Amino acid sequence: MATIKDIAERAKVSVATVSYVLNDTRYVSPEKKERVLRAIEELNYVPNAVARGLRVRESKTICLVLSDITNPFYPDMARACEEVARSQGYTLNMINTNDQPGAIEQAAKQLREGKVDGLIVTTALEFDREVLLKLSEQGYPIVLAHRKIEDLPIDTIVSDNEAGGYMAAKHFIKLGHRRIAFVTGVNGSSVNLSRMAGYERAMAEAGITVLPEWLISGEARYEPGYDAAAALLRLPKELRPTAIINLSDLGALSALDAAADVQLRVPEDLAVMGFDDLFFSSTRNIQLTTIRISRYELGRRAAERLLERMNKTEGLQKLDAVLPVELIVRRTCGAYLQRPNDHVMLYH
Amino acid sequence: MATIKDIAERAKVSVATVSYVLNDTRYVSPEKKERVLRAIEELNYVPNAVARGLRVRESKTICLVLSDITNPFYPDMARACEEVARSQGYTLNMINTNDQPGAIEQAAKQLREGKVDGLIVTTALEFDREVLLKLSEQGYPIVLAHRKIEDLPIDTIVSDNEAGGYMAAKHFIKLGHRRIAFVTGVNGSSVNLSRMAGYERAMAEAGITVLPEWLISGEARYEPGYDAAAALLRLPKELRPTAIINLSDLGALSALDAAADVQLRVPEDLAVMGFDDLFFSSTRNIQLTTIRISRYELGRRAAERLLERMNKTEGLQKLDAVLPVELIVRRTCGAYLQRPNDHVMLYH
DNA sequence: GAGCGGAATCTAATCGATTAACTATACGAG
DNA sequence: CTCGTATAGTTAATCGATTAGATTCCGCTC
Repeated sequence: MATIKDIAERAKVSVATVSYVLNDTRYVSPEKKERVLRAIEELNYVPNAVARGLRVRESKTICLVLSDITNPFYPDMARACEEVARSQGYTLNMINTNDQPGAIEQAAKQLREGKVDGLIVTTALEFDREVLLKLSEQGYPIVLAHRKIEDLPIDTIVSDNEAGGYMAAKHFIKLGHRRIAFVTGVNGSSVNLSRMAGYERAMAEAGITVLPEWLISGEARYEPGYDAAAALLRLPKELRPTAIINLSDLGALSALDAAADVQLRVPEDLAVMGFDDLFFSSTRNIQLTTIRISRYELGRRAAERLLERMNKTEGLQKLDAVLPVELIVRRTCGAYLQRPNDHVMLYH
Repeated sequence: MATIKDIAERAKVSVATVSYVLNDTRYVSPEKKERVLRAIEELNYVPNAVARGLRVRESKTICLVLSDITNPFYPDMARACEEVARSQGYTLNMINTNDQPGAIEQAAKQLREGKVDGLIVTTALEFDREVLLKLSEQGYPIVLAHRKIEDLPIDTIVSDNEAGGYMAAKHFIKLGHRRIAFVTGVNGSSVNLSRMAGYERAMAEAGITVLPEWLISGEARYEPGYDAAAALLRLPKELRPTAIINLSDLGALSALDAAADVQLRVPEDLAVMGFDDLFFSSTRNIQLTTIRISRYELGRRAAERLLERMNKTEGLQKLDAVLPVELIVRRTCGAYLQRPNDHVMLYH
């Protein structure tokens, strides 16, 4: 592999001149510039990013921390981050944490080692607080996306999950339901807490007491979601929910299956709603009513903010962005049984 | 940030000694070792990976090249690659190419810049041949996964797509279908060609002439798949397929929707089969018959092979692995109409 | 023609690690 | 007592870029 020295020799100039041509940082006479460019061409030279990175102390890489790329929630975010990164000359790398305590250390290490210049963290949980705080105090650029942690001086971009939870429950209440269950997701995640809070607010407003049996964990995944729904449907008739809200479309999908498996019709016997509007939710055989959130937008804004912060350190206030969510009415909530005409209801 | 020099000073040893302790590359007396370790502890020192990378010329990073992480085919592969990489001290980065000509250059650049040590390419198309060949001749470690390119001296891991195509068509033929359509995917991809070849072999064996109308492009995505299926269903009754095989479950899903939209029942009026066994295919509302391929395994083996090649350059033959595929019989092929009892049929 | 200023280019230090080669010391054999 | 050798540690070159500061060169003025 040719190095800058080889180019300098071949072009009969100093390495400094080559560097100036490469980066366009000083005037170089046309003749020498020409010679340098030809040498680069002839030797097929590509500057070594590692050497450059050592000198200027940046890796031109950012890291996306997510819990599991096989959860269909994340690919859109990952996609957005990668596109933004690439468009600005950065590369993206990825860590799956599975929401394990301590996994954030992996990312912290990459930061401290100089392998990456900044972090987009979508997995923030309370136990990550200390690490994130310390990193941010040390000046490492970090953006939290999707999940937030309160009272941390770190830029944050989330969806309006509280509103989502509220809209979900409110919608069912309007349709006449009173026994509405909420299948929760990852314990302690702000997404979970906010959506639940919204649900509880709507229930309280309607004067409905939420039974503890109706709050049940589904981990935002298929199998646990199935078990949660199955458990709800085994409740004695007078407690059994007539509507289930699942924190994730993935879980809601499993609720549909659980219902089918005990010969309940959706939406006649059981109404179901999910969150996120994953791609399968709109297909004819599913038609899941859901709270849509803008995953791509979440990723895009997070990545853009991160790069912004990396390139001008001073003069930026802490960002606290909240993206709107949208209720998408489809088959599984049974709204069509009453009013067949409104497909999309925008509460926000 | 503390450097190795700071540690050396504080521990009153030379930087070399610190390095030997760090890497355990030479005997260091217990007293000095102790002092070094304490200094590391006290200063919270983390060795700079970029400096190390420059010196030993490796980045401890590999790059996964895929066409689009939002296509549910890829996350499992990505996941597998990341896990294998992480378990061996590597990080993974990701490029989405959208199957654009020239996108492979992005990856090649990262290799030549020294940002990554090796490539897992899942997007190989004929137009990438030259670049890949040159890179591999220059000694860069590369593994092709999922898609292959013929006659390239590069390790390759694919599924048995020909067998998959054959099994798919054969299954329908056995069920009595004769007008069987095949909705193709990305033009020129080996996956596409092999699956199609298998289909054609089965058709030929059964003495059925494949009409050109039955071969139609769906790009392995939802919307184009829908259009393709819709077009097939608009064919005059005597040409119209009674069964559709789609190169991807994503496309097959859209075929179900297209059928529903023209009031055709699946599987009674139209049988449908997909490929890949994506996660939604097994849910009660879908129950898509499909050819399962091991995406995680594909990613895992590719990553393991890549790392193997990176760590011992000599003595490795070219690898040409073919992973078996499996026919998963569910609702949409209509097999249950005839024989309700066998869920999984293993042809391979 | 000495002196000055500015433009173009070069020299060399630097980033933070690794590692080959060297030095100092101790010990044992002859 | 000398010599050889093994051991523990150090010095300094190196990886391939960037960049501050020095140098060279040229034209212009007085």
